[in-house]
Amino acid sequence: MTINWTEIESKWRERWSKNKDFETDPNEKEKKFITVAYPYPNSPQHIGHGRTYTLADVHARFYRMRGFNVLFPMAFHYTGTPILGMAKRVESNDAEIINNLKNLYHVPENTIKEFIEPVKIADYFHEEIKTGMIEMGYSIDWRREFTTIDPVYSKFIEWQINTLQKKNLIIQGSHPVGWCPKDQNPVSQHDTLGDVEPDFTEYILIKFQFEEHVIPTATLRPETIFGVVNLWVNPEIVYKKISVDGEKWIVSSECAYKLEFLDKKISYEGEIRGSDLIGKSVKVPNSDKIIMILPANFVESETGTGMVMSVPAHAPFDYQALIDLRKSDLSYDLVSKIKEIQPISIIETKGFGDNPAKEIVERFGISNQTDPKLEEATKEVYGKEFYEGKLKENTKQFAGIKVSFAKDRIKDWLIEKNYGSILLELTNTPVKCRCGEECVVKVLNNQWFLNYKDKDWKDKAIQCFSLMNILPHEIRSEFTYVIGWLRERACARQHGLGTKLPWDKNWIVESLSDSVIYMAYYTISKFVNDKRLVAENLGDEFFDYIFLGKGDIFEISKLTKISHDLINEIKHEFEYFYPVDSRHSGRDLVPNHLTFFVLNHVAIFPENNWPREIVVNGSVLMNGSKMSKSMGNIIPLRKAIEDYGADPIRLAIIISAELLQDADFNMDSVSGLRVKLETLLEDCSKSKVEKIEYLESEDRWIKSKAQSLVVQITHAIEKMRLREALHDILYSFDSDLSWYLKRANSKNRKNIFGILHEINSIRVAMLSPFAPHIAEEMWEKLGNTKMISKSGWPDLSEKIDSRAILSEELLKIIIDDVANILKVTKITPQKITIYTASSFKSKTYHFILGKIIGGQTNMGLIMKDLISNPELQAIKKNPDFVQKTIKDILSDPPEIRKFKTESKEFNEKQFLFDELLDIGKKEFEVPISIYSENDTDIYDPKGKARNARPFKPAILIE
RNA sequence: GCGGGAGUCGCCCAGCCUGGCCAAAGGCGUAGGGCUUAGGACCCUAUCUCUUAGGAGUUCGUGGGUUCGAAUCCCACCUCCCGCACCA
Repeated sequence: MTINWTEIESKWRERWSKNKDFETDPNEKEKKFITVAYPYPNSPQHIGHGRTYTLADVHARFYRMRGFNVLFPMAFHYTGTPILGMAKRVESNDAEIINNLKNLYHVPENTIKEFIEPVKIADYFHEEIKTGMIEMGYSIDWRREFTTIDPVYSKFIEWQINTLQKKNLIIQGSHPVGWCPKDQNPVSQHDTLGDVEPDFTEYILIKFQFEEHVIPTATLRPETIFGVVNLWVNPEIVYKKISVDGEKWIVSSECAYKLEFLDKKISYEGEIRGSDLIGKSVKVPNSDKIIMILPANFVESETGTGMVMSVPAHAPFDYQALIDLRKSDLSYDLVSKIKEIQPISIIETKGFGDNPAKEIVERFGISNQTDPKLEEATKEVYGKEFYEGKLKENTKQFAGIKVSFAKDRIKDWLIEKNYGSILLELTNTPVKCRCGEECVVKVLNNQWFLNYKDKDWKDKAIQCFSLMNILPHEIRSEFTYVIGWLRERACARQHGLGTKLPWDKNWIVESLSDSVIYMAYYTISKFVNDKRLVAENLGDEFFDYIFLGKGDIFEISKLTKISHDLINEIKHEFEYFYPVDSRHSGRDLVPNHLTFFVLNHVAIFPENNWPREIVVNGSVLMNGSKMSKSMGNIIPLRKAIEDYGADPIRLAIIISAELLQDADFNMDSVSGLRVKLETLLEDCSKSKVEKIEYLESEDRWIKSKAQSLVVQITHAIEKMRLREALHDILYSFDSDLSWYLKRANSKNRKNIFGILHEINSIRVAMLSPFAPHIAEEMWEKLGNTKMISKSGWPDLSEKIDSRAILSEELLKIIIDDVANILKVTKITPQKITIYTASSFKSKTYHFILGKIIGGQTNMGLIMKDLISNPELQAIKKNPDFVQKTIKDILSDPPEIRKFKTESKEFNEKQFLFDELLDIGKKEFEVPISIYSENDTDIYDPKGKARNARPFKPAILIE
């Protein structure tokens, strides 16, 4: 059967929308508030974006069916810089972005022209994404939609920021950023050519005194100041004499330029050639030691200060350069002085002697300072010394400290004594701004921060996490860790869309700070959208009253010119839906958004409104590899829906991986699932309501099986183990049904449609949150008039018929065993005889079962107990039976053991007599006879009967 | 380095939390059969080794340990992946 997916899906979407099925208002029912991180509309959504939303939608639909009043809203995050960057690129007619917009995103050309205005970009993709969400069948209450630049939202953010400010959680300070000197703007990944993130590192400058000048050398290893024996300059470089905050320094011109951005006062006062410095002496800080300046060509003017201190005991470059110099053509006088220079060893490391640099240079077979292997040698020495090394006695107050700890202490000491300073430098140079200018590191000294390092704040967040449900639980420790290392975080920036800082209009609230408590805003956006609430007159008092219950309603009504009734209605809306019951997001947001979400909630809201749950999912791979523009493997969601239908895509996304795992998406599985759904739809069309008078064994069995699946699937969804749940719905039902049909067919039954209808109804109901459109269609085919998405979840309380489960298991075992014997022996059967165990064995079996359930599994002890029971002691003649029975029982799952205890009176022979003959005949096409092993008329030519055990009859095949 | 995750029968990937339905689900691939004019799709069967009686042996990164019993719990080690900030 081929079906028209587009038609079916739009049919049901229209009905949902017409009936306003997902528009949720407060009522008398228990609520669930489920939210997902809203999208940033700078591109159409692809399959990868669909994952988080689909998971959340299934979650929402599940709880709706279970009788909760579920609010599942959506909004759009306009705030942020990437869109700004895009607009700039469109304006400058950047070929790459125009091409992407046109050919990858299929934006009409006239629209692209408008994209020089950032809001137009956001507006366009906003609609695009929203349409995709509707097409995916997400059960969203669209009445609450908003964007983060809406005027009322800005008022809300001002309230948030003011509230944090009042609690002294916002501080001002200096902060380094990547910076474009031409645009006078911070740069991030979106602002650079090639989309590189500016990456910088902190060098420690150590100040050596040279006449009236300071020569600063840059290092990552400040501890080596105790082992310095000379300085290196590059004789080719012309150095600058500059004044830095009143001090006279000599540095390379590149360094001087970098210093200009580091919050220092710089003026230029002259030049000096590197060659002129050679042979000159400088004084080592905190010491009377005088050392020489020597030439080395590995010194680069663009790195650090263009001056390097030499620590030949621990730095392979320095060691090698000294060796090279001894053989050089410098003056005899100088060379002889150089020969006197001895490395000073300051770090003790297991596996290294007194001069690690020498050892490693020799081991690597390095012959001069231009050898590229020196890089690797340096890395190895540094790595080992940093993590395993300890400082020696000659490091004075730092002696005995591990290098990894000493580094920061020495840095602080150097700066405090003015022996040192800090230089920030890009490590992945050159980083070019989109305007073409080369970027630098700039220290901003009036930046606003959220003070996430505040101990009390952290403690509160930790407490909130401990009360929260975190799914999957593996991710919990990651949150704990993030809270641990979190420090101040910049919460404002100088350009982009967004809300201005209330007290400093030069700054805009940063996009990771204006998106942390907006879930509360969903409870009022409804009133904004129906025009009952406007930005005018809204101030902090209003939000204080609605969200925190602070203030006086008369006062607020007067200030805002809003009626008491409306204020109370809005307040009730918030109080009904808050707190957030479940927050869904991708795992990339764990170290930032999700953690900030908790931090901001605990800072602003009282404990009863703290979030209850976080659900984190992994990303989506396309055919095993990451989706990326350059790979060309991005599939736009709407295109995929058009080609395959929304439901198959939803299922493929869910079934391809457990929550936290990266989901490997491929179109083959989509088509496979589509066929599966089509088959199921066909089955539903065939089954009909039919009353059945008498339930046969297999009827009771399939009903019990279905019932236990309902329980299993429900629990799986509660834990968001959707893959597992979906798998059971699609496949476990199938294997049970195929056994059922086999049984029914062997009896030539014609009255199974009622049972099939019942089973399919349960199955379709549980499928509905996953594949909502086709499930409605199936539900209709099953003869229902109400919609499944509004109907109930299958009943969990129904009983499981343990006897039916056991007896069908017995049948399966016998058929398996016979097939097994036939396979091994390769005989063609003429006649099959089955022998069930004696009642004596059955009694013994239940005795042993009781022992095992009581925890006794030791064969010897069980045997002893058996022998001490006069009724059962005869079993000692058959220890083999006891042994095998113990093994049988141990290999049963606990549930089956329980069932077996419950059905002591189960008459195997009678059951097999009633049920095995038909199906056995059908399977093996020979007559089957059944005896109990102590029947007097037994036919047992090969003496097989004595091997019979309960639930494991003996078999004779001839 | 710090923190997290993972290593399973040709491949992908379940199972591990809660030890015993586990020689280990499902998908792909492969082989045989059915259907079909053919291809595709679909359906059935097989797919660690041995086995003329339902069994046995060896497997879940490596090496130990706990237990009557370990893919599952504990310890150590090896390998791979991800995050480490002002960016949504």
